[in-house]
Amino acid sequence: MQSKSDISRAKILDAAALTFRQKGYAATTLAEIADAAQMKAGSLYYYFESKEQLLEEVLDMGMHRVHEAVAESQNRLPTGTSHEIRIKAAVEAHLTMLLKHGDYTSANIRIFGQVPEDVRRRHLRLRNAYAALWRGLLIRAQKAGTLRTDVDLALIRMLLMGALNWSVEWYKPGKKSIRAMADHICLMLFHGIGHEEPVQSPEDAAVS
Amino acid sequence: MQSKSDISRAKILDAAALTFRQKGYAATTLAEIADAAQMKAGSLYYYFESKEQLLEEVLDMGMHRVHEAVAESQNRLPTGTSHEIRIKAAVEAHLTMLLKHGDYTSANIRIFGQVPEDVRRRHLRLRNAYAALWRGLLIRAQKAGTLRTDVDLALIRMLLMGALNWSVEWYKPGKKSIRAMADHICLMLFHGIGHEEPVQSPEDAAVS
DNA sequence: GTCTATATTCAGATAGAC
DNA sequence: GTCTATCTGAATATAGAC
Repeated sequence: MQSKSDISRAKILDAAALTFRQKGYAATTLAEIADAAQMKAGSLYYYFESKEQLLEEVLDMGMHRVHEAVAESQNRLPTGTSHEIRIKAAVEAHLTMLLKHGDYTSANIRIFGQVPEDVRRRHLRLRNAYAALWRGLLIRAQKAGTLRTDVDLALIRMLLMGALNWSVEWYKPGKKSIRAMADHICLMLFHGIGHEEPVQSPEDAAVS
Repeated sequence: MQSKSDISRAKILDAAALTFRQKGYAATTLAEIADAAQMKAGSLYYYFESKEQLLEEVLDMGMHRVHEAVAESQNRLPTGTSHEIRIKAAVEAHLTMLLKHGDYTSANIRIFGQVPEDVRRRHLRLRNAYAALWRGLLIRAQKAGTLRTDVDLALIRMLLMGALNWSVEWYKPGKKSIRAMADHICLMLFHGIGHEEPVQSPEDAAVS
């Protein structure tokens, strides 16, 4: 059961995430956030001590949500699921949070690089935890023989995150489904898009 | 021959690119830019009408430089060079401009998403021209049979740009050479990092 | 050309009415 | 809880000295 207070607080956070994502942190004014939340600027201080605290909460929620979504995508899969399927599920969960449900996550991705130093430092804990989730996913796949042993997994992880995260800069909903994007990314990741060698189909790989 | 005026102007632009890249556009003050250029804030107005005009010039130079570097990387290659080698050269040129010589280009990449609407609109011309360069590169490779015909090249291009551009967020010089990064990216792009099928070595592919 | 000084505008934050 | 009114500091931009 949500009190009026909880509802207003949530509306402010939603408005802040939306506006931060669109205009960046520094360029966003409290009046704009208040506008989007159908309030006046002064009223925000009933809920938040400062603009910076509002920022911190948006950042943390964005990272928390994508972390949870990806973890959940793994827990849904039966034990014994192939690593290729697991990674594809993680990719799809990350993209979905970023592009579909995710003003918080996309705000986090877009503005993190330009946030005050102390805020960034405090937020790193959550970022590192999320990175560890992916690191584990890739290492397990490599150990199981799904991934080549001669690749730098840390680099691959950063490249993959880049390919995914950059989509906030260009993705327009409706043009391409998120599922199709995830498929394409995993095709490239696992098999490459060069056509020299005949490529084993994903189905065959999954049951092998 | 550079007049004193030219030198000061260049110093201001350098300082602006550096500071915009580090802190973002809105969060950067003219006093900080002036500081980095060893001047006082008021003096900037001898050279630039406004902060926004300074921004536009930094953005344009950043895009111009990376465009030129990638075009040049292609012109250096003899006709008949394989498309795999061509694309790798383009990747390396893009990364080099972004990570090594490129406060202007990296500033462009980092802040473009959070720049005032009118500035963004005016800048799109240059962005589109650069995108066309890559589009051509990939389409020619596909037509020549170097790339699979069943992939969405527009999507691949965005994923690739994402993997490259995101490196401004994490790359620390000295840890990994840019050449090695380009190699790894092209390995993933062309052959994938799954290890089901034996992968043809890049050398073989180049002369085939 | 660059400085200092300052006008002006505006955003973050606070106080108190309702 | 939310508003209006206001304080305060800071940042863009200008003016004029040197």
